[in-house]
Parts: sequence; C-alpha cells; structure tokens
Amino acid sequence: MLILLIGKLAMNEKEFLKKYDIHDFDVPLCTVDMAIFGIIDNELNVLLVRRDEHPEKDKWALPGGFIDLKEDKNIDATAYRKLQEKTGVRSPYLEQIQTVGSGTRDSRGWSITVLYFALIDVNKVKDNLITERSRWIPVSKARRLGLAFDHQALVALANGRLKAKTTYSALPIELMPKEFTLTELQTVFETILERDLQLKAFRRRLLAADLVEETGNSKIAGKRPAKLYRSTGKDRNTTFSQSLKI
Amino acid sequence: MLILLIGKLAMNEKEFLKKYDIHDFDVPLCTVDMAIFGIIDNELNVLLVRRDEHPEKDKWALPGGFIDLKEDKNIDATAYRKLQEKTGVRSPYLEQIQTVGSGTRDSRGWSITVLYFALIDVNKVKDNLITERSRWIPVSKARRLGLAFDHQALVALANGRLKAKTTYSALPIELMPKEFTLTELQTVFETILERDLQLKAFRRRLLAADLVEETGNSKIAGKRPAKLYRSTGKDRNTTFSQSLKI
DNA sequence: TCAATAGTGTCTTTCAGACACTATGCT
DNA sequence: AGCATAGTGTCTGAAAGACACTATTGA
Repeated sequence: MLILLIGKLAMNEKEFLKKYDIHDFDVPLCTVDMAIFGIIDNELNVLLVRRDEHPEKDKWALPGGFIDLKEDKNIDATAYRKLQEKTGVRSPYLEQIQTVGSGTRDSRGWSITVLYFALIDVNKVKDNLITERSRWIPVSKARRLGLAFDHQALVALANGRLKAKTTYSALPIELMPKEFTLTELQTVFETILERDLQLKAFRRRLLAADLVEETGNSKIAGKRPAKLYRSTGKDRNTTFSQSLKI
Repeated sequence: MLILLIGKLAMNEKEFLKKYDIHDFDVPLCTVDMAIFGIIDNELNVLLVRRDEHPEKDKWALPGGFIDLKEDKNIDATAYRKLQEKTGVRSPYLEQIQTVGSGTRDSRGWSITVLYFALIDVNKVKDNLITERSRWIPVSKARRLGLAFDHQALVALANGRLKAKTTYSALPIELMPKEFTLTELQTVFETILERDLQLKAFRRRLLAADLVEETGNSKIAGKRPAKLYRSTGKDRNTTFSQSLKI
C-alpha cells in the first residue's frame, strides 16, 4: 500500500483517480440503523426486527443495513429507503442522530453505523409489514430483550434525543394520527418525558405557537366530548425559546 | 456476491465470520473531518490545511483523514488523534456534529465523512504546527477561498451548530484563555451570534449559573481595570432553560 | 344529580431585555 | 476634570408553573 501511494505522487488528478481502488485500503464496515418510534396504547414503542443472518442471528435489532452505492444518492436516501421497506410510510419525520463506530461493536470487524430516528403514526404502517420477525416493542421492554450488537445503547441514544427535543419543540405531534385531542397529545408528551405536565401550560404553549388547530370535530370517550385538533405542520421547525423543566 | 451470500446461509456464526471479507463488498470511502475553531483578534477562525495530495490537491480543506483501524478504538479516538496532530492540544472541547455522505461529494467515489467540531484556545496550539499549509483563517474569509470537496458546507454546518449552542449554553468559554474579562467573553459571544448582546443580561446569566469565577486579578486595557475570570468548568454541561433571541 | 373528563382564569415565579445610572483609573 | 471603559440598579415583558375554578356529557 505504501508503494502504491508513492507511485501516485507524481500523477495528475485524472491519473490518480484511474488507479484509485478503495479495495486497496482497510475500511470500516458502514451501515445505517433506524430507531423508528410510534405510540401504541399510550406507550412509546420502537420497531425491531429479528436478524435472520449472522452475526447475532435471531437476536432483535434495529432495522438497518448497508448503503446501496448504486441506488442511494446520499445517506438520508438510505435511511428513507430502509424506512420505506420496513413501514411503507411516505413522509415521516426523519432525523440523523449520531454516528457510532468502534473496532469492537461488530464481530465482523471495525464498523460504523449512522443512527437515524423516525417518528410515525403507527396506523400508517402497512399491516403486512408487522410480522413475527418485525414488531413494535415498548421501549421499556426492549431493554430486557438483549438486543444485537450495541443496539441497546443506540435505542437509548435515540430515546434520549427524542426526550430532549420534546422539552423544546413539539416534535411528538409527528407521532399522532391525523386528528387527535389535546389530552391525547399531552399523554404522549408525558410518556416521552416520563413526567406529568401542567394541563393549562401545555395547551397555552401549543395554541400560542399555532402548532395545532381545531378540526371542528370532537371525540367522545364516555364523558364530555373533547375537541379534535390537527397539526398545522409547523411542529418540525418550531423551537420554543423556553424549554420545559426536566 | 449473491453466490457468496447464499453459500453462507447454512453456516454457524464462526464459519460465517471466517469467510467474511469486507473487500467482497462495495463500501463507501469513510473519513473524519474536523472544524477546529479559535478566536483571533475578536474574529472566529477555523483551522484549514492545504491538501497536498489528489484529489483537490492544493485546495484549502478541513483537517481530517481516514480511521486507523489498528490504532483507533472508536470514531471519537480518530477525531482526538487528528486534533492532536494538527494542534497538539490535550483536552479540547470536541463534539460530533453530523455525518454527510453522497455519491458525488468526492471524485474517488461514494464517500461519507463524520464531521466534528472542536473549540480551542488558540494560544495552546503549538507554534510549529501553524505553517504555510496549515493556517487559521477567519470563517468569513473561508467562504471566498473555494474549499475542497463540500467543505464549504461543512464549515457552515459546524458554524451553525456553534451559533445555535451559543444561544442556550456557555460553550464559547472553551475558546478563551485561562483568564479573561467578561467584556472579552461577551465580544466572543457577539462574534459568534453576529449581533450585540445586552451587557447586564449577559453577566447576570453567566454569574447566576456559576459558570465563571473571579481570579482576583485584573487587566488594564488603558481605562478602568477589568476583573479577570476563569471558567468553573461547568460550561460544557450547562444548558439555560431560556435561550437568547436570534 | 353526580361522576368523570374537558377546558378556563388568574396569580406567581423566573429570567431575558432595556436603559439609565455609578465606579475607576489614566491622561 | 474629563474621558473611556467597567460594572450596577431596577423596571418591563414574555412565558412557564401552580392551582382553583367552570363546562359538558352520560349514567
């Protein structure tokens, strides 16, 4: 390899690229992993798949895979593709979280993974994609499952980011169905933050920022009907100047 | 490659790993790039190097390079190593920003880079490391230099993150020398935020959060001597509940 | 009419913004 | 004394926290 490099010193760029072959170098394994969150029965769930190949065969893991150098224009495209394959959802909230890499996290060798998280309305997921080997699992239970590789830590990372963002944005709206009551939304916030919120302060914050609007419909859950709201679509960008206490 | 995969289906994990060779696969090029920031004459500077190899030879670029699969335990280690090579600084503030990857950003092929940013006191940088091909350049001027690859965008990304963090934390303290006046610190904040700050509000915020403490010394810049402060070391963790207006 | 859930009024607290004011040392 | 820079006092305003209160429905 050293000889290769020395040989390249005198070349111009075109000649250099002609001789360049990435397979001459030791490179890390490179994957994209997805933490896809959804709310089921007021609980935060993450979509996990059972690995059907070595290594860590049959263990639960975050969905993910390799970058397709032919098809994917950039890394976000890889993430969108994976998400599409696993859920069929068209335009989810998707955000890159962090890249984790080390010589020990994967038995195949030095590997890095680019971790993304996605927030989706579970109702939008195609039914046939939820199977014995591809399931929603409550984040609290995922801990006890002994996930593949360092995916335990990746779930914690993603969950931490979601929690942090929930203190200063309205991102959890992305987890809701088209129409929802503010009580339902507050419960989702409370689930993520793992603490109760003041009802008045919560509504005031969302309404003042114009993040939700009434649909005109209401929902009866036995007692007084609750007004139904829809997202105004501003939730992906809004950050409140003051964040909720932790 | 398909045949390889099929052949592996029946194996156990040990056999699988024995036959596994990453060079069988198409993998992206993978690098780590550093946006190292420092303050010189009240201006935000970034450390740039002139590339002395193809591709993009002789263009200015962010310092960076490949992961050393033998030496680096994890990606952070790669970043620390690069930083040490370029500055000699021992324990800088270092944080991963984002990973950028696409098929077009590097002429050698599909490539990803893990971008970090570091904040350092420029006085701590070893003199002999600042040369004709490794220089501090004001962020405002870096724009006009036509950086290599997509490094223009990477600098903007790093700068944006620094600016955002400066509205809700006291991170810029990491750019200061051991002792500094609050006026100097405020000027650094103003440089990063590209706007003036209220003197009273600035001091109140920092002092109330116990982020700086008096050293007992003072500094005469011609007129009334200004008290010198030092960091209490809390600046890396503190986030204010209320962020500064943009 | 009462239980249960939905939703409002309003006082308090916290902290940033604004700006007039005082303090100190050099010339 | 005057000036330039360092630093304080204090009022205002915005938004979160707390909590008592009212509203709407079904049984």
